[in-house]
Amino acid sequence: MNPDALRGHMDALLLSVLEREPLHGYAIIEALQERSGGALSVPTGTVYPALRRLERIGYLSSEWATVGGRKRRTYRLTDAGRRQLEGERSAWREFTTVIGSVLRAEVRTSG
Amino acid sequence: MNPDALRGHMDALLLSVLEREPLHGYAIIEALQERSGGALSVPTGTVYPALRRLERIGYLSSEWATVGGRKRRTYRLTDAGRRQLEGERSAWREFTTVIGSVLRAEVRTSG
DNA sequence: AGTCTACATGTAGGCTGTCTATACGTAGAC
DNA sequence: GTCTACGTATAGACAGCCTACATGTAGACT
Repeated sequence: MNPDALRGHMDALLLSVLEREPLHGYAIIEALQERSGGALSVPTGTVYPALRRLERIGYLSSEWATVGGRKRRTYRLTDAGRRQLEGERSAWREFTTVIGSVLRAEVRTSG
Repeated sequence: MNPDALRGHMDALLLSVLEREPLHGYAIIEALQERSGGALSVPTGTVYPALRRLERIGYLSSEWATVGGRKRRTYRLTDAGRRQLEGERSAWREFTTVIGSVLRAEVRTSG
């Protein structure tokens, strides 16, 4: 998967995996991999800064926890984040429709 | 439409509108707008550099023409470009499948 | 004791492609 | 003489995803 293709869709992915339950960064990466059938291997250098950005914007909130001697920062959707996810979903639908309409260059038979 | 979302898909769009017939930059912009139902307004500062890049790579070739006193640089798909377009199309299908599978967070009812 | 893997978070800096803004020029309408 | 459509092009800003690296715990295995 071309990394550049993810541009502008990362937020939707992150918000989406956090929709059902709060998760920490590492678990988010695993969830993305699992949900995508192994196709998405998002590096930590992408995920952690993105999560911080989303928290700064106000779509996520986080808190530290210690589980099995390891520290986790667990992120959860805020109300604003939940609304944003809805926006991301409709933006995604529009996006695929628009690009698809250009790419589906049906060969019109003249006549 | 969020500009960042186009990242990594511009090539597919450009190659696609050139599939049926050679076009010059200005006409390409119009074709994108038309095919997308008005949703795509790609600025010249995006299209012209992208076309040059695609020519440099070898997916397009170009030649100058003068029509009605105005100079046009007309681009056409090379054989490599045509093959690349096929690749872009299947990449697009995979992309939408993968992202879609993550975004379609079906709410599984327990049981 | 030492090594390895899985778990877990984080930053610095690079890369690159899209965008904004600007420049230049022709043709035709008004 | 001004405006709009047509037509190409570049410089520099911007932003986000990536690579590479740093740091640390826990548990298994040798």
